[in-house]
Amino acid sequence: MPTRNTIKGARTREGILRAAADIASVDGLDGLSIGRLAAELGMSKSGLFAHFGSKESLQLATIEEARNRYVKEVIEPALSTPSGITRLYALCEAFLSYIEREVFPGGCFFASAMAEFDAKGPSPARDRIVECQEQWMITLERAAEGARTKGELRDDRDSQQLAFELEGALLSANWYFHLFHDTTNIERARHAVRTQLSREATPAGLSQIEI
Amino acid sequence: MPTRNTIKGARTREGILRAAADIASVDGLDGLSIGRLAAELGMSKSGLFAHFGSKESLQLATIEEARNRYVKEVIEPALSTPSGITRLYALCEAFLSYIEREVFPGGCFFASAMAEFDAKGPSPARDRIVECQEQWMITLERAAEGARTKGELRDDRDSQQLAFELEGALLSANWYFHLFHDTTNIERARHAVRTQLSREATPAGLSQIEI
DNA sequence: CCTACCGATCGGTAGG
DNA sequence: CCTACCGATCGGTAGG
Repeated sequence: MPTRNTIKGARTREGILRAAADIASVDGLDGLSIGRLAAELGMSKSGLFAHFGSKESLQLATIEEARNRYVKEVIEPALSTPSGITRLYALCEAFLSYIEREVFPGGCFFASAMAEFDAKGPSPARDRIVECQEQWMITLERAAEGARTKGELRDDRDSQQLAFELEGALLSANWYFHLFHDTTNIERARHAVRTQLSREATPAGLSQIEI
Repeated sequence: MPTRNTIKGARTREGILRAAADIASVDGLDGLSIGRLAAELGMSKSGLFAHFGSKESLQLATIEEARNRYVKEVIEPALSTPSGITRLYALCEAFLSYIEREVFPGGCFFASAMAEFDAKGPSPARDRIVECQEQWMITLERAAEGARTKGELRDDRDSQQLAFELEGALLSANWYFHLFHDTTNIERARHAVRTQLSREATPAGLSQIEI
């Protein structure tokens, strides 16, 4: 039974995690310090700490908060479109829109986290980030595979290769948009996605994209 | 006049910076701590500190060390090839080889640094990283432009767009190679570079690549 | 290049 | 959720 106190506690926790995910997208999950996070929220360090019990557990909870935001802002809108090349295109567009709208102030949370933990030793946080990134790549690959089954993408190409190349453009848009403070890079990625998809599309697929 | 002591000092400094660049490629330039670096080299923290005077100056010197390594391992080998599509291809191949050979243990130093400082506020270190990354993109663009002038790349395409798309594949190779511990991602980038170049190449350009 | 420090901040704990 | 702590580590300094 949720009492008034547990409800209030859950709300506080949500607020903490929203701020934590925002900070981590800029300064990294290791750069996220409990003291600074508490100060930003106007609460005591140990009061905040009590919600999680360890920094590692705070990091893991922050990853889940970021994942929920990513699912809501990128995956769900795209998965509401019909499967096929339309959906593959929608996934790419949803990602670029999510970068443009600055859903996280530091750019894509998972791009930042991936880069940060890329070469580091194994840890629960790293494992979870690898899982999330793998799932996103699988989402792109499945969308490509769906388009191929529907005859909208040519049969002589590889879905994993296509997903890799699309993801390259999306990630570059994320990095260069923030590094150079220049939205041109998002347009370059849009252009890359469109030419890549139209090159691999069948005539049936092409008619789906160019409405 | 270099005395025995200044020579020895310079050598120590070089050793410090080599270790610093290696560590920073894994843990980031902010994750690089003076104490840990000193411990790794078996010297005192303040002895090491005396070489630089501040952490910021150590970070800037580390960036220059990394840049020298990058120029030696990626740029110079590629710029020794004849200008044109051959050189553009050589730049991409040199980058992928540099990732494969693990010139930095944490993957491309500048990819890591770019990701780390991407959304952070302005600082001398960030400025220098932006400059280096911009120079690399210009190197790719110039090579593409050179190939176009020589009639090896089609005239109806954009060199900046091509550089952006090639760089997307190269960066993805860097991230996914380390994140998933899987060399397949380097092969995917190789494949992407080759198909991209052959698609934009003229017949004259094509004969240069497929020797 | 060293020893011996400094104040600030880190993650985490005791006790309420 | 708080105050009041803990040992460890941070960047940096004094003095040699």
